[in-house]
Amino acid sequence: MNPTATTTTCAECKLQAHCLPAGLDAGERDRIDSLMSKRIRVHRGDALYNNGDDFVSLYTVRTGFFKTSVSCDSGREQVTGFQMAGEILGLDGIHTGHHQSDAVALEDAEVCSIRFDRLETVSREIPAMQHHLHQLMSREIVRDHGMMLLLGGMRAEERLASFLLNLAARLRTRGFSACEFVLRMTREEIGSYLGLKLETISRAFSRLAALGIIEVQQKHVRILDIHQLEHVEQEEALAA
Amino acid sequence: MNPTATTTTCAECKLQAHCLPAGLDAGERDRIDSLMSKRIRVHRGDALYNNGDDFVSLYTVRTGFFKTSVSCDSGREQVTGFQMAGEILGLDGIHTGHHQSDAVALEDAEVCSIRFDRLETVSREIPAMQHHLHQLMSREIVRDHGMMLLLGGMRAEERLASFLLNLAARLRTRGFSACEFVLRMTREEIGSYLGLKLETISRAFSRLAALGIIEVQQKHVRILDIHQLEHVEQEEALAA
DNA sequence: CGGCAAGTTGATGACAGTCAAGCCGGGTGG
DNA sequence: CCACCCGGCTTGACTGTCATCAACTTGCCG
Repeated sequence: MNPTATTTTCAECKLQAHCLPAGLDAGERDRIDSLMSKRIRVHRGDALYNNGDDFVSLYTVRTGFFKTSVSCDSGREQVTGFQMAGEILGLDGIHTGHHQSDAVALEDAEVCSIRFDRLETVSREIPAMQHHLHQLMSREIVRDHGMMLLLGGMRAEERLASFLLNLAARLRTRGFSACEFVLRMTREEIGSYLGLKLETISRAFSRLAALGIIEVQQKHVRILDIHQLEHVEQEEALAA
Repeated sequence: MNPTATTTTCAECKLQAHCLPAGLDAGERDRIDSLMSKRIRVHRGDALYNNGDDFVSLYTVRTGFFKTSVSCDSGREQVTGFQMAGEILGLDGIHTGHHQSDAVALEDAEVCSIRFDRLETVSREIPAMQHHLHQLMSREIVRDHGMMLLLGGMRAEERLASFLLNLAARLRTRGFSACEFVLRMTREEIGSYLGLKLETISRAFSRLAALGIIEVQQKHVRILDIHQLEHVEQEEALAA
């Protein structure tokens, strides 16, 4: 069905440049291939792993779309990220040897699993691989700090604007249209991610649409004026 | 002045158990000692590094207290963490080779600097060291996800309560009193960290004090009822 | 075609932000 | 040694943004 799903090695995979092997030479890449223990299919709505599961492998998304979330004892759930093709899942499990979050497929998906103990072994042999792994983990930390900035102070429309811009940028690097796309998640999931309620997300969409910055029809979004979207704070002042 | 400031090796350092060498055997620890290029003094209010600086080393706090923060173009600043003895600074620099945040001393401090390229070299030789580094980075990711949960949905008093509990726990593992301590940061810095304004922090302190859960006198805090502090959500319902 | 999940929109209210005034405490200089 | 000053903190009154509750619409899938 999906052609990329039939390739079996990183060397043949179109996602190479955005995935774990990014920046490695051919020989090094072949070593990674040797790590890929297996490919796993996850159906829409199913979990790749859950909080508390033993941590064995990292996963790279091959096709499909995931959300990761943490929850506290009082039942509140916080979506911590959305992952698309080429992105890594499972880094939170390294700390204690148990996953500290849930990873759920938002559409039928396929991931490559990489045993972490073997990845460490290969990292010891290939400095580029080692450094690359460290960069990946550091990137996740930097990304999380950006989310803290967003959650700590931004208003609803700013949050949504930066969410859309982030999504657009990630789609663009994968060769998809950056200004027109289909959301894979519900308003409630976006709200959980951005620290808002679903009604507020809905209203923020409507408002950005009314300002002529985007067009929204349910899950279909088109960015009409990316420059204005990047300056939503000012636009808000302008509208007042 | 400070006795720990005169020791020169990890083996002699009292912080061993809470610092980078935690969990390593004596031989491995000696390898870490070989990494410690130098010790750096940072005066209260001075930066250990700033956003954009070249990333060369990680730092472990020896004495003193730091805050790290990121800021966006519109000038808003978000404190991303407070670091005390034994904790690591600088992980955000690995990704791009440039620090992505500021690290400022909240009181006169001393840190050990560890050249990251050398740490990677040693990691390749000592699997335990390698895994330990990965655990450290993963812990930072897990911590950040916890902050996202806090920033995403908690009310002011819950945020302050979990901040105080976290501080208490970290002080306890270092042998300090967990129920009585002096805050090293201002209300404004706490507010930035917790996504609130300083007035709200002040009110939250007053309210927790009025409920008999804590005692506050400026920067001096005493936890009177740690169990109640852990259940502030319920207490709030109770008070209504 | 029916049923249900997801999304929109409106009315109202709560919580934290803003603005403002005053207090406390520590350090400095007369 | 005291008075002053200034940063940090507290408290009050009012406002604004987002949450909540509720009614209704849309669109999808069996």
